[in-house]
Amino acid sequence: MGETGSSRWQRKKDARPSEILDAALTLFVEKGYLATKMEDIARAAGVTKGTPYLYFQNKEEIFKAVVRETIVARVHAMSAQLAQLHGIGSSELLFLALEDWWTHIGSTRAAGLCKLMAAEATNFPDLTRFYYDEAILPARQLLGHIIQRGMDSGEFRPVHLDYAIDALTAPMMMTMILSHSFALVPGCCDTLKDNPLEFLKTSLRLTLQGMHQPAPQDART
Amino acid sequence: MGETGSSRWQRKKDARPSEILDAALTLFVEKGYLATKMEDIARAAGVTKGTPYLYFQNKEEIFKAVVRETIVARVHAMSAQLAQLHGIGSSELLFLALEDWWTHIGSTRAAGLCKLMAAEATNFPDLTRFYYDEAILPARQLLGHIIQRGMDSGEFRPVHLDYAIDALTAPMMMTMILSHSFALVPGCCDTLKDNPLEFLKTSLRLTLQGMHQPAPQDART
DNA sequence: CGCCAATTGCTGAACTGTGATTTATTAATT
DNA sequence: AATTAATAAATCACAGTTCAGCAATTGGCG
Repeated sequence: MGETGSSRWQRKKDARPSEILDAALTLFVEKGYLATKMEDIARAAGVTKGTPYLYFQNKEEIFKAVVRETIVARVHAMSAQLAQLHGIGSSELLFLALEDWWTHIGSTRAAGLCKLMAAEATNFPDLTRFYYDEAILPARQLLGHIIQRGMDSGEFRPVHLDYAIDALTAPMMMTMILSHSFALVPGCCDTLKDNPLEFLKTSLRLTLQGMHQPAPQDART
Repeated sequence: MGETGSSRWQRKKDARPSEILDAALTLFVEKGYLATKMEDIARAAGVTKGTPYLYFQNKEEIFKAVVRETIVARVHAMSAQLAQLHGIGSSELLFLALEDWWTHIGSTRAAGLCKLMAAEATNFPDLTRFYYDEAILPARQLLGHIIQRGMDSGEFRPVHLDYAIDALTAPMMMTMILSHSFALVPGCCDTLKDNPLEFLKTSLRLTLQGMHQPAPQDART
């Protein structure tokens, strides 16, 4: 089962796809979509140029598969999980969602994919539409449900759903983007590098203050 | 002085550089650095492939020139301007800075350059270092001065300077990035599209609450 | 068990298109 | 007519994709 030093290569029909996707994920995150070369993916997966084309139609399909395996699958898992929790306040639920997101997306390579999409969205409308439909929309619906639940129960004051989602979402996007761009430059963006999760919790706490029932003087957000 | 329909082209030694830079700015913002082709820049400037090379060494130098003409020049202008204002509270000064920034950067094509840098920083370390030295650092120093001033006068409680700068800066970066990526996809990120400046002012107000002297129970930010 | 032939996963060279840069040539200007 | 801005063709390198051939595996047969 170990590596046979003798043979020049091995046949691994079953393992190849996931190996290729794993290599692709790492490279997409590191270099972006356009700058990632098919041959780099192949080499990182331990195969040669042609092999990825035996398992995927082209570069675009590889990217979609990567997004499905990471972001999309995770959003579905979170939806299923959070749907089961009853008897918990919506604020608490949002904190749980934040921590879950941080564990499975924010602090992982998947976050790099989100940054990639923000970076290259305008150049690849097809991919962007795919990502919007499969990742962004479900994620927003998940958050929307929680917020709606809080408004129905009287825990939250009435707010515009999309605005609230944006407000809750912005710090997360910010963190993902900075940690995969300037934060890689020494000496830049030290707050977020030090303890991103603390930063995110503080932001969430702040935003929730504005959403809770005993409304402050300023009604906006 | 107008367009002569007869001749196939005109000689415009003086006007070319700025025409080329203007075209380059638009294209860099629209497509990003890597995806912008030299020939696209040339055509958009009304010349052919070779012409830009008569005025600039290469693509990288064109990009640097664009950044200098927009971001760098504007940061210097803001520094000079704000240094002259006395007898104004530091909070007010920050609001003025925000509005000035919004007028001259946030709402202009220059914002697209900031998004571009966040998007492609890791692929072009030379450009990133340039941008960091010429744009980010001076901008952070500008903000740092204002905050320090507020702490010295007792208007702000003592805060970690870099943390405070990050906190003030994050919503601006967020706005620039979103408005040049997903916001271009119909139906996405409607908050920021509706009225970004209002969103930014609200964020600033919020952050300043945490910085003002009568400290709240939670000391973080 | 061990050898051989069919199967097929994989390779690597070839094809094709693209894009940054150079340069010989053309023509607007003086 | 001289100057030189600008063109347009050529160069060179790279990267997505294809494909003819090679070799690791497999399964049957002795």
